[in-house]
Amino acid sequence: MDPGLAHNGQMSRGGVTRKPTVYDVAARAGVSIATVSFTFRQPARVKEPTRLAVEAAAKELGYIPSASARGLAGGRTGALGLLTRAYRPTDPVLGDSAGSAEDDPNADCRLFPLYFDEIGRGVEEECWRRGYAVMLAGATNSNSEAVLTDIAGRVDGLVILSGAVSDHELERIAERLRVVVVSDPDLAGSVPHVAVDNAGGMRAVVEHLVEAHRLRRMAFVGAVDDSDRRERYATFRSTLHDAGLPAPDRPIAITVDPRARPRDPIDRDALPEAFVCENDEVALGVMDALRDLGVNVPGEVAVTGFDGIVAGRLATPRLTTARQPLTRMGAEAVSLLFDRIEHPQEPTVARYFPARLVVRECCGCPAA
Amino acid sequence: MDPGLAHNGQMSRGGVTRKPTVYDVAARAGVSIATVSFTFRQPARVKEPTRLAVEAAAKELGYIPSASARGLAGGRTGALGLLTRAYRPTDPVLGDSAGSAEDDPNADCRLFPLYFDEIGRGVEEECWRRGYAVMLAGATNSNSEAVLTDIAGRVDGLVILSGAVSDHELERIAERLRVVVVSDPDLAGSVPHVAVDNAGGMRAVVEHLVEAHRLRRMAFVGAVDDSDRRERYATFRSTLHDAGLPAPDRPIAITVDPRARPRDPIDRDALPEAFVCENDEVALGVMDALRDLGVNVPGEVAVTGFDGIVAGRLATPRLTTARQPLTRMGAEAVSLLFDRIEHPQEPTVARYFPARLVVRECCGCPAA
DNA sequence: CTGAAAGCGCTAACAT
DNA sequence: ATGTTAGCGCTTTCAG
Repeated sequence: MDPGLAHNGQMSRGGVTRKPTVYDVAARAGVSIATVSFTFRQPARVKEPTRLAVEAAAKELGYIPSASARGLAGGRTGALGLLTRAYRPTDPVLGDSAGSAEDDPNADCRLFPLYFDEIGRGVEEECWRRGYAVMLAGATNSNSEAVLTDIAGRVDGLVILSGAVSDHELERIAERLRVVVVSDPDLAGSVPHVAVDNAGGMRAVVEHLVEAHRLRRMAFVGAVDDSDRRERYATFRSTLHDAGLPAPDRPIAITVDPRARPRDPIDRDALPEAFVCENDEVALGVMDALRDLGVNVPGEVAVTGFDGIVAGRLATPRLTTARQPLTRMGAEAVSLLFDRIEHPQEPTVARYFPARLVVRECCGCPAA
Repeated sequence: MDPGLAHNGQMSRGGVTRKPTVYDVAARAGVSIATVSFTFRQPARVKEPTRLAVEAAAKELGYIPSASARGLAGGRTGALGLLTRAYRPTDPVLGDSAGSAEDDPNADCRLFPLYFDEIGRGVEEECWRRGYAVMLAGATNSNSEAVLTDIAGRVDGLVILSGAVSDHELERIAERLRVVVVSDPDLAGSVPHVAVDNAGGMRAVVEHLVEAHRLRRMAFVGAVDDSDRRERYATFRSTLHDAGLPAPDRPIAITVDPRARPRDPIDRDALPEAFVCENDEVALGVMDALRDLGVNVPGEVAVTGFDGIVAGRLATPRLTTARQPLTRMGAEAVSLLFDRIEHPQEPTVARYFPARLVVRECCGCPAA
């Protein structure tokens, strides 16, 4: 056919510039579309002058290869996905209630960055290092299935942060797509994952409270509803037990608000010596509640967290916590994904990272 | 043909489960592939029982629509791109030298989140709200063109953060793809963008120094090499001039290291009364340098920044700065992009946001 | 309301 | 070393 109208009759027609394709580049360079493709994907297969001609033509035309076409033809997209839970509900029913955070530069730091933002950074860096693009999706409770399916169709592999989707959906998707989960040992054995040593971190926190501060009566604050939290709670109890100290029968319940405050009212007159919290967000909520009650931290009661998010460093007094190597964990998740892509038959793996005790003022230690 | 081997002879063959396609779903539901497509894209066009049958078949098969195929057929990808500069070079030649930051939880806060992380968050949230996926790409100096082309082929529109690519590359891509730039008024008029009111923010900072602290001799620290910085420097000078005060002939040069320290040596014996820095990162670098020299901030000299990143809030003393509404700016960039997608013929727009003075200890104000 | 069929732009055999 | 060609999985007229 007339090369000027090749394939879709664009460019030359009218004033409207349609996106140039391999056909246009091929026509312009006087070669076939295969040669154009080779020029970009396997330059070694093309003779120097031909390659230069194609590159020149592509440049002149402003040619941008279509990732959709490449993905379809090649069977892979060249992108990895990162599925997190959205910061706040985007459900139109719930609306956007936290819109004013921007007005208070300090308030913003409470919600961003959270631990999964730091994991995300590790994921991004490792993907870029390997020449992959990163596709981001954020799920809310109401749309997680649709979001999951959508992103699954866009990528060669998926890093899923714990809590973004239900275990059921997760297992379902894991059958169809290479997946690595960050921070949920619940599915250990069935889905590859990277996780933190919850037991080691929690033990370090409690032992610090016991040994450095001689604290004895401690309460655990948090929802014990997934394996990470269960592990932390269990270790909290066992560490206390090993030290010959009493452990409370049950944890103090919390709400699910990002700036969580304890749901069980705190009794001003029956305070423990320490509130050991499941994570930093909860700990910050507890500190708020205590401040409202006029309770001095760490004077009257110590507070500890878990994760090591930025907001804990920002709090007054600064939060003592067990820090996860979040960025490194994100990067490792990506590595695991690539291992799986290259060796699909290998058994499911898990990688654990240590949590490091970070001593700050909230436990009663002096300010640095 | 035999529907059992439809299209690519998968599923039924061997033990290997190939990805189910519309053909498989159609065969299973006893309908045509068009009906499968309609079921998901235009449910209203399909009779209830048919729709349910298709949905059931899809669920049983674990069908995941291929975004590549959809993109190719539909002419749009359903994803928006966000192009930033990578945190650290991923160039193999330069290597990865900052790898130990993870070991110091505080050091990490110096590099993350930076201002573009907060913009990114706004971009993500707005995209998700509109049902779009976000594609992330990070460019280094050495690979920006390849990264740009790659991501451009993957998305329907692109948010580009200032500094991620050269103006030349930017203009080139803007001809082929809907683009919105964040923070670079250099291309005002030719490319849609959102930016901050540099003049207003800088004036507020300098006037605070002049009026609240009676400071007179000030130095500006920063590389004056893009329009944002030029604006800030120009306003620094004009504000001083308007106040009848002397302005230095030239800014103090800095290095490009993320923890920038002034390249011009600071003269311990000829300090100005204030170092007004182009942004927070530079200001933190200056504070480090002053600490090394044994200079007290703000006792001997005041220091101010610009942007309002988290690390400035974390510094000791805490950094006085002009805060940009970064998250909101990111969201607005996405809105602009959608406006452009819906009304391609509209003229190029620009949106400016105010920068708010955030007074903290570095200027000499008492701690809150 | 549903089916048939024509591409979307590219890759990768297979030919030459 | 380069050209020809057959799909990749889906959307979307156009018929029926």
